[in-house]
Amino acid sequence: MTWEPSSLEEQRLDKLARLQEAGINPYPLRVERTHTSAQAIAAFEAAAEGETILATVTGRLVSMRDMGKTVFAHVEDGDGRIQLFLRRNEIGEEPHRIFRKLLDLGDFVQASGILFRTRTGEVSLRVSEWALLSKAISPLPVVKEREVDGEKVRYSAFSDVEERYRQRYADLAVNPDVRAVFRTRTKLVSALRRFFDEHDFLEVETPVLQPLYGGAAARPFTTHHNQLKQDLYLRISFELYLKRLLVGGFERVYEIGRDFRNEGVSYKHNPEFTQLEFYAAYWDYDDVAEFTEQMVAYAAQNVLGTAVINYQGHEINLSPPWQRMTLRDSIKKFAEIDYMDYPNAESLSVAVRKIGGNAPEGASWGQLIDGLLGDFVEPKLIQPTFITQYPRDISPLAKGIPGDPLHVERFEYFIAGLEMGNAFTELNDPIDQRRRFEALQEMYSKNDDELNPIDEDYLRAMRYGMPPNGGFGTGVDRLVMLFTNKTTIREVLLFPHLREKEE
RNA sequence: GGGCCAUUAGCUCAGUUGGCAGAGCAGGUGACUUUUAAUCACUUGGUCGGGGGUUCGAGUCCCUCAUGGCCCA
Repeated sequence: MTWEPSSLEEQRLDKLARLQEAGINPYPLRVERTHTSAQAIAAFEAAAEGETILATVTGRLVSMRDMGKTVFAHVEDGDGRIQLFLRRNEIGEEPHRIFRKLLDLGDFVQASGILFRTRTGEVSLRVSEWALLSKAISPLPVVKEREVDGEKVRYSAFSDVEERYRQRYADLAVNPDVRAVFRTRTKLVSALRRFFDEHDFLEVETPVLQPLYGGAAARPFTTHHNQLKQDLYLRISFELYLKRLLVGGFERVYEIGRDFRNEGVSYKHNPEFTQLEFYAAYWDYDDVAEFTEQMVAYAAQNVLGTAVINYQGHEINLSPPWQRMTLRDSIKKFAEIDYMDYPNAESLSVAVRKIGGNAPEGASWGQLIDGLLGDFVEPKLIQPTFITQYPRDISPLAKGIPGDPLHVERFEYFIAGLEMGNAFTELNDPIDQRRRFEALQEMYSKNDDELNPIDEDYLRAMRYGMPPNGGFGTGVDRLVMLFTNKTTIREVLLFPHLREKEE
């Protein structure tokens, strides 16, 4: 993709040349700033009547109203906007002419002067000197809004979804609400960290490049180390490494980082996404559930100032305690079928098809039940809900329920009809763990897509003794969607993955 | 993977039965010394997503490819 200047860009290149002819460096090295826009306005508001306040502000030119001998313009910085007011007889003919004729929306400028209030009441900077900080060659999309009865009315916009994602820099530059989404995202992640830190968890970093992958049922990305002549995988979960750390003597660990899954892309899946996992020695899955509901409510309180959020028209109360229901009861309730009446995959798949559910060829008993959960239960779980006690055959890392050979101590939690996270009382019996891995290999042998290699090193770690523990994983992106009222993961990823476009 | 929809100026969008490609904003020129969607006058700007076909004639109909969106798997 090589750049061919458009006619608008040609005009700006011409202005660039004229600026240089006038002795102006369009990309200077040094900048002066005494106030951000918000600081300048606050300083003026706080000043005594008649007090003179000098300020130098910097930012991007976002509007210009040229009235001939007077020019009004707004500059936007990281804190907001402030209006500049330039009069020809105050700044001189040449600086006034150049500002009007050779600057464009999108340029970064520095402006100095005294603060005052215009006739319409807006705190503004009466510019005595200005400097160009960076000339913009390509025009940003123009966004104009006006407040009408407190509502923002848009007169033009940059709203094409594809272009917004492909040129996120432009999206961010012109759409302040998009910037707000990502501020919320960052606040959420810090709130989560704070919560873990306050509860004596140790934040750790484990390998992204792994010789074996595991901890989830997903296809990995493969890569290669040239010097070592070794194939490596990008991690699909953190689980097996974090639990090795419990063997090592850390009692509570967590990691927030990137997972990679080589699977379909959808409104809730991106090939790379941010995962949060934690493991706590001596906890079981009930302890984990209590901690989870506290964690989410804490994050909402800290980030949004309330635990009652509005998502797509639903009022959702994140305050503990959340509803708890076994998987079996939830399927009885929403799919009106008791899977315990169908003890094997053959009979269950017939029953699932009869009620219009999905029963792919070769699906195991547990996978069929998981399908029922996804099709019939998940969309109904608007208020936060723990679904507990999962089939053993799809939960190879969880401890069994005493006296129940078919289920394990596992929960998933759901909010707004979305699966948000997954947790278990973690299996710490190395003999049983080996059998589970082997059973899994058996089950997936027809369909090697999701075949997990047996991680012998993990089993060795477990043989040294792993404390009983509870573990948890959640998709941070989905929490961000919930907190920002967005329906697609792409709206909460700065640079979502898009297919390459030929140009 | 399948179905439906979309792709027209820098941005947001119209475009009738197949008959001269349009508007608003942005841009340019001019007027205007307190405007804020500034206003007023004039004005530039197009590979109608790419390729192929039907037709006297295609933005419009057909095929195909690309990208995106929604729904389904």
